[in-house]
Amino acid sequence: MLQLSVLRDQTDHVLAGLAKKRYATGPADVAAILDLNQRRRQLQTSHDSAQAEANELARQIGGLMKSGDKAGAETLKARTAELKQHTQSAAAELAQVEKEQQQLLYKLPNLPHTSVPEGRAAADNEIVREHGTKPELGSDAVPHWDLIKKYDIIDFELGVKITGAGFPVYKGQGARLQRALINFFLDEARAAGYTEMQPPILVNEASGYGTGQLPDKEGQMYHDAKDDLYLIPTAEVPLTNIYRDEIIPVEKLPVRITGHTPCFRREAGSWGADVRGLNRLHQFDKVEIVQITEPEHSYAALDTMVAHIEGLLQKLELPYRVLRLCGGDMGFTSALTFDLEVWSAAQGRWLEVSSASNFETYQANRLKCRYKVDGKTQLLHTLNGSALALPRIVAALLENNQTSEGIKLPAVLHSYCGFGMIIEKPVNDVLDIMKSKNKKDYTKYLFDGALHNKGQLVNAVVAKYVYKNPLVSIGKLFEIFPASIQGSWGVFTIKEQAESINNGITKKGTPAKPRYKTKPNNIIKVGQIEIATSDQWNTENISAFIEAATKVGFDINPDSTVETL
RNA sequence: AGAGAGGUGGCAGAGUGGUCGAAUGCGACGGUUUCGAAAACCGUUAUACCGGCAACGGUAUCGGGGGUUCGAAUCCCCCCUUCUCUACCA
Repeated sequence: MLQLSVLRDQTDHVLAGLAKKRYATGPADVAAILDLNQRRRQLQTSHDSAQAEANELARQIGGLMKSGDKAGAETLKARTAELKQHTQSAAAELAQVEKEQQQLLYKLPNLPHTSVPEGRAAADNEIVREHGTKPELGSDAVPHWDLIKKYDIIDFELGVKITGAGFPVYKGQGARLQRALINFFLDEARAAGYTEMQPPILVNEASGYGTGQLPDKEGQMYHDAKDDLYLIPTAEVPLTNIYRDEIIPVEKLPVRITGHTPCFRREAGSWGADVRGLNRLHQFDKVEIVQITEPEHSYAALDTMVAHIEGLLQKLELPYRVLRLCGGDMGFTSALTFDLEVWSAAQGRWLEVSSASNFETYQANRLKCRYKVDGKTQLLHTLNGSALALPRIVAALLENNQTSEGIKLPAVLHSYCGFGMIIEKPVNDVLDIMKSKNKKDYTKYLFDGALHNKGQLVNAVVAKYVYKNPLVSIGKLFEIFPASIQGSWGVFTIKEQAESINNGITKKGTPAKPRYKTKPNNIIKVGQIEIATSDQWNTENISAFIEAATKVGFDINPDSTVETL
């Protein structure tokens, strides 16, 4: 909300700013507000002086009552009644005028910063810089809405069943990628000095007004009428409202906070080709960074926020560009906004993944978020930025990194995900096969193909995903496989176990079935561990296993050497 | 969800119809004193709006809203919220 003092003292500046923002009814609205304001002040002056007189009379009446002069008191009461009538009508009119003034003030958008370019729409935005090279994809490259089906990681149909369109279900590696990104973003924000918060995702009406979603953009939020609460469209709302009605001690500035929340947007209408797949959703996840600073530091803070977001995109190895939004394309409450867009190679278009804005005092004025300087209370500046919104990041990661073997994730995510590549065969399927009685299926699956690639992949996947061992050495792989599975597979087993089986007794003490017996001479040493294998395994294909696992992004212990004993 | 008790200035805590924006204590800030500090003493110590160049004056605010009254922190009604017990639940 613009400050009345600014409207009064810098009317021309305000009108110019509103024009730049393409706010059509600026002159009329401002004139109306100033009129109302003048009327309001008259009314208050009149009301206050009447009230002052009434207060004084009340005091006198009190004195007269005490001294027992009832008649005197009654005389004064007559005047009091007149005054009361006057103050009441003045107060009623004052409330009405105030309300009208307030409604008009709420309608006015923030004024743009001087650096904001003129323009009407997205095409007029200024491209500040571009970073990274767009990947060259093969002719068989497909957009993410096909990839998520191929790898079975995000399911829109399931979401429709449970909720409705725009509420996808993230599955398996898809769900884990989401969780990994959230953790990565939060860790990076913390490292950059932001304190992590977990705010509510339902907010009350006052919070909606505080950050400017209400009263104008009511339709964009989901509303629970029963409790009069709104589902947040962004963490900006609860995070910034933490500081509503606060006078922040200057030594606590700047405030830097971050939080991950789901975000909900009704986004009525506008469904089409540009909003397929993950491009626009009703529910999505986002990590937000918020700063509250002294006015003189806010633009420097905005720069650090943009730099922080760029750092994330660089670590994710995504090509991006930074836009300075033009007056007509900016948000209602913003004074300066940088959008960050990521190149989504298969769609061949830029996707907005972040928006970082300085709201100057616009939100602070609504929030009554202030600090004291030289004994005077002053409005602070609020800023926020997405760091980052997940769905379009996921879309770009999927599209840009697609290969015939799977989707190669950037190195920074490997430890967060627990895997380096999204592959076609879901882990759970492998597990199901392993657990099933149908060992033929598994064996077939495992040893299909010339170099046993699929089976090798499966083993690596099982070790990495199922047993959650991030540093998988081939020796470790054998160590961490439960004996029951090893035995059932008839694939490999640790030497001593093989020996006990060959002696006719399993480790559990139950008699071993003869068909699982391993030839005692088929012992291979991997690293420090001696492994008894079945016939299918030898130094050659275990080495191939290591190679394959490495290829799909596992950190294989380089010390793993394979030798036959 | 039911029953009971609360919500007062930065904090603690008085105040149950009349100069109460609010005692007192603590904290914080300024000063006196001191070589310096401590102690002691003196003073200051909310927010918003209106009028005024300013000094200053006025109005409102004791969880929020409404009511009674010449006058409300104090009485009445509604709502929010905290605590205790019961019920239920992750």
